[in-house]
Formats: sequence, C-alpha cells, structure tokens
Amino acid sequence: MTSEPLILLIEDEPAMRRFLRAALGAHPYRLIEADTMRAGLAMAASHAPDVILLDLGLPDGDGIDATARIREWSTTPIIVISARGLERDKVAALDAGADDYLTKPFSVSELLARIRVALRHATATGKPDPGVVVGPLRIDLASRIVTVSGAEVHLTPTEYKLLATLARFAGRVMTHRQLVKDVWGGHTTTATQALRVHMNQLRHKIETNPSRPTLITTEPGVGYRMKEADR
Amino acid sequence: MTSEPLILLIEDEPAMRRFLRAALGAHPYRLIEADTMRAGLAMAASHAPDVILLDLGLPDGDGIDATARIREWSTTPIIVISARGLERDKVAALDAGADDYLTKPFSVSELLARIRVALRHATATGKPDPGVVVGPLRIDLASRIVTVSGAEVHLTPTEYKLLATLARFAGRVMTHRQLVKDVWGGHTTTATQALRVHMNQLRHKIETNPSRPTLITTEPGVGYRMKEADR
DNA sequence: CCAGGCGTTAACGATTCCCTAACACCCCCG
DNA sequence: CGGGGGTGTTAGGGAATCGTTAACGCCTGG
Repeated sequence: MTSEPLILLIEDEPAMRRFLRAALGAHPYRLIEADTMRAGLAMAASHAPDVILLDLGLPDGDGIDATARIREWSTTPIIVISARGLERDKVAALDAGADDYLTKPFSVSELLARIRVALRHATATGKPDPGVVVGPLRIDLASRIVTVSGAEVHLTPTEYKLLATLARFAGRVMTHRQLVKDVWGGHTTTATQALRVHMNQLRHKIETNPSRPTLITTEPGVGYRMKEADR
Repeated sequence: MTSEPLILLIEDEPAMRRFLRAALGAHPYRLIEADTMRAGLAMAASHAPDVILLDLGLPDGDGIDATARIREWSTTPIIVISARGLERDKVAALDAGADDYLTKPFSVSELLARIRVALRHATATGKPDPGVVVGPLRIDLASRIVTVSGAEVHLTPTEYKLLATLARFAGRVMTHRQLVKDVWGGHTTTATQALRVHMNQLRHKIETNPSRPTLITTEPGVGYRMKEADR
C-alpha cells in the first residue's frame, strides 16, 4: 500500500457498482471491480488488494464460501455487503473470516469509515514487507529504505523517486520522457541532462561497479531499464 | 490471553449489564465491568483486557473521547455499543479508533461473532503494547513516561505526541504532512516550521548528542524516521 | 496581577540538494 | 580517419530545506 489503497469490489448489480464507484472516486482509493465470484477470487489473488468489498448475493457462488476460500491464503480485510440482514448470515460470514458486515441500504460515510478501520488493521497487522529485491538491492517501499547487500544507503528525494519508478516498471524499458514525467511531474521542461546526472549518482550508490551497471542498464537512444525483481 | 479471553464491559445501565453478563457467561470469557468512563479507563489500563465493549451513552464522559484516550497507548480492540444510530456518531467513533460499532438493540449472536472477529485480530496483531525500547530510550505508552538511560525526562504534550507518533511507525519514514496531521490534527497549515522547533527540543531531551541524532534521523526533503525498536 | 510553562512565529546561519555547464568518452557512419 | 549524436562524469553556483535561537502571546495556577 505504498500508493493509494487498492479496493476490490465484488458486486454484480451495475447500479450498486456505479454508486460505489462514485462514492469511492472522491477519495484517494484505487478501485477494481469484479461482477462474479470467480472473477473476484481471481482478482483478489492477482491484484493483492488492500480491502475487499464483497456482496453476498452473487449469482455464481456463495459469498460465505468465497470468504473462507480467500481466508485460506490471505488475511486481506473483507467487508461484506449484503441485502440480507439475517443474523444467521452475519454470524456465518464473520465466522468464515469476514472482518465486517454491512446491511443494505447503508450510508456511504459509514462504509468509508469502516474501510478506514480495515486499512488501519492492515497496516497494524503489517507483515514485514520485503519490498522489491533485485540481487543485492532491496527496496522497501513502505518505509522508504533502500539497502545494498544489507547496508542502508541514503537516497535524495529525486534519486529515490527515480529508483522507485524504475522498480515499478522493472523489466520494461522506460523512455527518458516517461522517466522525466514520472519523477518531476508533468513539466517536461527540465532537460534530460539532469536525468543523466541523477542516474549517475544513483548508480554510484546502488551498483557494485558503477561503470558496469547491472541493476539499471541503459538502452541507447531509448531510455533505461531495471532488472526484473527476484522471486 | 493465556487463559480465557478477558472482556471489559463499560456500561452504566444495570439491565444491560445483567443482559450481557448472562449472554457472555455461557461462553468461555472472563468478564469485568465498569459503570463509569473513569473506572473503565482505569480498568483498561490495569487489567489489560483483550476486548473492550464500550457504551457511548455514559453519564460521566464522552465515549468518542474515551476511545481516543485509550488509543493513545493501547491497541486493544474496542467495540462500541450505542443506542444512537446516527451515522455521525458511527463515523466519529470509528475514526477515533473504535474497531466496530453496534446499534442497540442488537442480537446476541451477532455481538458474539463480532467479539470473535476482534479476538481474531488481537491474536493476529500480537501486541507489544506497552514499552517501546530503542537504545537508551524507553517509552511507556500506558503511563506516558519516557526515560533515557533510566532517568525520566519531562516532555510537553506536543513533544510526547510527536515522539509517540514516530514510535508507532518506528523504522518507517514519516513525512512532514503525516506528522503534522497526526500531532496537530487535520489542518495542514504552515505548521511545518513548528514541527522543526519541537523536533529540536525533543532531540535535546532524548538524544545523547542532539547535533548528531541517532534515535530520530531526518530524511531531507521527506520527513523524519525513528530507529527500529530493540528486540 | 504575576509567574511560569507551553506553543508559535520570525530570523539567520548551516546544510543539503538540484540544476547547469563543461568536458571526456564511446559507437556508428560518412 | 574524422566528425557527431548520445551518454557518463565531475564540479560549482544557487535555491530549497533544516537547525537553532530568541522573542512574543496564550493560558493556567497561584
């Protein structure tokens, strides 16, 4: 959750999806949606959301069962949203591993507050995020700490932003233009010369042999590319 | 929580207390009760319960405030029980640090399920609640006492809040914005200067060499970071 | 009313950071 | 063989940020 928290909405009714999209859109959340249980489970695994909003009344599967399935491998907070207010459903969902249960209709501000609670839990429970690891380089996005073979290195703000954006698209070539836009933000006024200077300083800090870079290689005439993360 | 989970009930109505005592008595929980906010806060500190059930409508104090006060030094799950179903109250309580909110009247089985959720969180979080220790620095969140190599140091309210906030996210970089928001609350005015002054005073009180800080280091252009706790 | 603690603001060195400029080095192509 | 575009490298001036001190206003408890 280094950038905006990612919320997965599993809901089949288009009206409710539009409603929640509008409600969440005004806040610093990224939202992804699934309209079936199958797709929802797949997205929970592939996108690793920070919170899951799960509608119980999906046509292609039981929500209680889905909760239990997710809990087999993930501790991501699950907030169940249901039209059914029966306490039997509530108890079953909560005992299956859900963290909260909201009955339709609900107020948007309450949902947002309960999402904040779930996010609070997620950061508190916080698994020690190993971050991105490439050879001797380790980038901890959450704590903004970069280490090279165990030793912590100090990066200036631009150096860190540069490294972070390269890491975000590791394995892919980033053109100078893309890098300048992502690091400096919009203004393409600054010459690409500054980019070279910062890249040089960054390499001296993270590469074992700065004159023969292995972590960040340069693609002549195109841009730079960071090595794929280990696994 | 070596034996049965300990539940603290803060509630003034005798009828409700009897009701919950009966409901919880049939389950493997130990129950302690307080009928005022004052007594509740004291028991929360002295008995270290695993879950706190808090009635908002107590005569001798605001439940929202009590929640915030407990959250200053404890992460014990708090389930708020209230006759007021206004969403304004819900949002305020949840944002103050409550983990759940039940509106009277509620079903016993739902309360029990939500208690199970809270206990699940508590065990997952694990809790090194009181006593953060970093080198010669010792912070006792519960009693709000800070000592450096055995000697107690007096911190002003803002200095303490600043230190507590940094300690809560020890090891991670806290941006100026985050610190200002957590210490002052909400308004992101031009208080970044005040932050520097308080940080200076705080360092003179806890650092052995204030000009070469080791406990709280500054990340230029980003914020501050407290050293990871010992272990 | 006064005294003291506290928070805030302002001012001014001190430090860090970033951009620009200048130059050295390729590699490719004419 | 000699340019020329693109890249790596280094150094210095200027701007932004940070640390530090002093002074002012506020509030509380004598």
